[in-house]
Amino acid sequence: MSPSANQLQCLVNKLGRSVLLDTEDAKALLALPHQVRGFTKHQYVVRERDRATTCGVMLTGFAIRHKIVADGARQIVAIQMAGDVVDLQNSILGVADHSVQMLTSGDVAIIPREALQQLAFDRPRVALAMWRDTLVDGSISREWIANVGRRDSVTRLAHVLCEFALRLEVAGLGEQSSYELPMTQEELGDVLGLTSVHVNRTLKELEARGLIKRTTRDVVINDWDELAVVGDFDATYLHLSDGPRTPARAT
Amino acid sequence: MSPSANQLQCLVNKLGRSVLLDTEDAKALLALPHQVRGFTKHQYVVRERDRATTCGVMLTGFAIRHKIVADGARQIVAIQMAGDVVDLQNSILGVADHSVQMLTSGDVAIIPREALQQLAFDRPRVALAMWRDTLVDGSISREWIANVGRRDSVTRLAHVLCEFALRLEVAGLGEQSSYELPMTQEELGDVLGLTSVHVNRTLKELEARGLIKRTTRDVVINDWDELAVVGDFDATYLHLSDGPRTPARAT
DNA sequence: CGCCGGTTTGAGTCCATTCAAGAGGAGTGG
DNA sequence: CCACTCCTCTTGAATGGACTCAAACCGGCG
Repeated sequence: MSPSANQLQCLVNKLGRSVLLDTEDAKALLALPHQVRGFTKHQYVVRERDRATTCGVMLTGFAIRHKIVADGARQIVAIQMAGDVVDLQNSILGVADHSVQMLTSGDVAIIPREALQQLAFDRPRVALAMWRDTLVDGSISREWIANVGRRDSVTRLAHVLCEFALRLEVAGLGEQSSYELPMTQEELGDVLGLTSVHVNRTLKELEARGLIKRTTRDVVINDWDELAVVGDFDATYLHLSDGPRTPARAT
Repeated sequence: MSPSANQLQCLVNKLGRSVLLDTEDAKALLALPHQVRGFTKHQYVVRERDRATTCGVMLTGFAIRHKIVADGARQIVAIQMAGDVVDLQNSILGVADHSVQMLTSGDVAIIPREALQQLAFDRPRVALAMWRDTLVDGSISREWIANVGRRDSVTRLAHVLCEFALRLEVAGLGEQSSYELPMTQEELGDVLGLTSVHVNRTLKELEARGLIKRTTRDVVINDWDELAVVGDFDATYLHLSDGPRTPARAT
C-alpha cells in the first residue's frame, strides 16, 4: 500500500459513515490522484472570490470557513476536520463566496475536481455519500443560523460545545466527555457571534454551574445531559444515526 | 401539452438558470410523475422529525424553513419560492431536521423521491443542476449566519431586502426596485433574529434615510446602490452569474 | 359596525458590547 | 537562564442596542 493511498483513508472513513461503501468504492477513493500540501496555522486554503479548480480534503488539523462583514467583523460559518471536503462548493459553483483558513497547522490533500466528479459519476454509492455529506453540512448551517439568531449566549455556547464534542468523537479526535478546543476564545466568539470578552464570561458561567471544567483549551463535560438541556442540543441535525449505517450515538 | 406538464415548468426554469439544459433534459423534467397539492397559508409541508419519502417543488406561493428553539422562539432559516425543491434534504437524509411551512397559500408538486433520483442518475446535466442548486442554498445559509451573527439591525435588514429583491426578480415574481414583501414584520423578525418591534423601528430608519419607501407590504427601493452599501450586500453569494448560463445581474 | 391580525409608538430594562488594564504563559533571543 | 515580547485570557466599569411590556392605531373583512 502506497503512503499516499493511506492518507485518503480519512475520506473513506468519513463517507463510509453515512453510506455503506464496498471495497471497490473504497479502493477507488483511495486511488484518487492527489497531492498533499502542508499548511501553517492561519494560512488560507481558499480565499473569497477565488476561482477554484481543485478540491481539498482535510487530512490533519482544523480549518474554518469564514466571512468578513463591512465593519471588519468576522463570522465563522463552519468548522472543518479530518475527512471534510473543503472546497467542493467553491469548485463547482465557480467563485468562492467565503474563505477557508487553517485554524491549526495541518495537511490537506488536493484533488483535481474532474477526478472527483468522474468518480461520482462512475460510482453511485460514492456520489450518494458526497451528496449526503453536502446535505449534512447544510443542516449544520441551518442549526447555526438558529443558534446565533435566537439563543442567548449561555445556550449558544453550550450548544456548540455539545456539537464539537460529538463531531470530534465521531471523527476520532477526542471523546464526547472531554476534548481540546482547537480554537481561542476570540475564534469561539466568531463562531458564536459574540465578543471574546463575553465568551470568557460565558465559559465561566458554564463552569460555575458545574456543567464543564476547563484548563486552558481543555474542556471536560461534567454533566452531558444537563449541558445538552442548557444548550438546547438535539443531535438530530448532525444526522449521525439516520443513514444506512449507524454508529448509534445518543443525545 | 398536458396541464400537469406545464406546472413543472418553473422547476425547469430554475434549474436551467444555472446549467444549460437541452430539450431532452427539459422534457424529462416535465415528464416527472407528480401530484399537485394545494396548501393554505401557514400549513406545514414538512414537520421536523418527519420521515419524508417524497420531494416537493414549489409551484406558486412562498414557504419558509424554520426551527424552534428551547424558549419557543422561532428562527427562519430559508425562504422558498417558485421552482425551489423543498424537501430534498429531508428525503435523502431521512429525518427532517427542520420544518417547512407555507408563508402564503400556494401549490406544491409532490414528486416521488425515487423518480427524481433516477432522473438525476440518467441525466448528468440535471444532476449537476440539482447539485448546484443545493450548493447555492448552502451559500445563502452561510450568508445568513454572517448576517444574524455579525451585522447590526439596520445592516441586517437592508441586506435581506436586497437579497429578496434580486431573488424575486430572478424568479420572475417582482422587480429589483419594487416588490411586495411576502411576510409580516413578525416573520421578518424571525428571519433576522430580531423582534417584530425592532423590525418596525428599523424599517422606519431605512425609510427615514430615504433608502426605501413602503406602503403596507410593498417595498420600493429608492436607492439600490446605497441600500446595498448600507446592507453590506454583495450578490456573489447568490451565484446568479457564475454558472454556464448567465442572466448578468450586476451589483 | 365591530372584530382581529398586524403595525406603530413609548418607556424602562437588560444582555452583550466597548474600553481599559492587568495577569498568565509560551516562545525567543541575548 | 532570564528578560522580553506577543498572544491569550481575565476582570471591572460604563455604555448602548435590542428587548419587554403595554397601549393605541389601522385596515381589511365578515
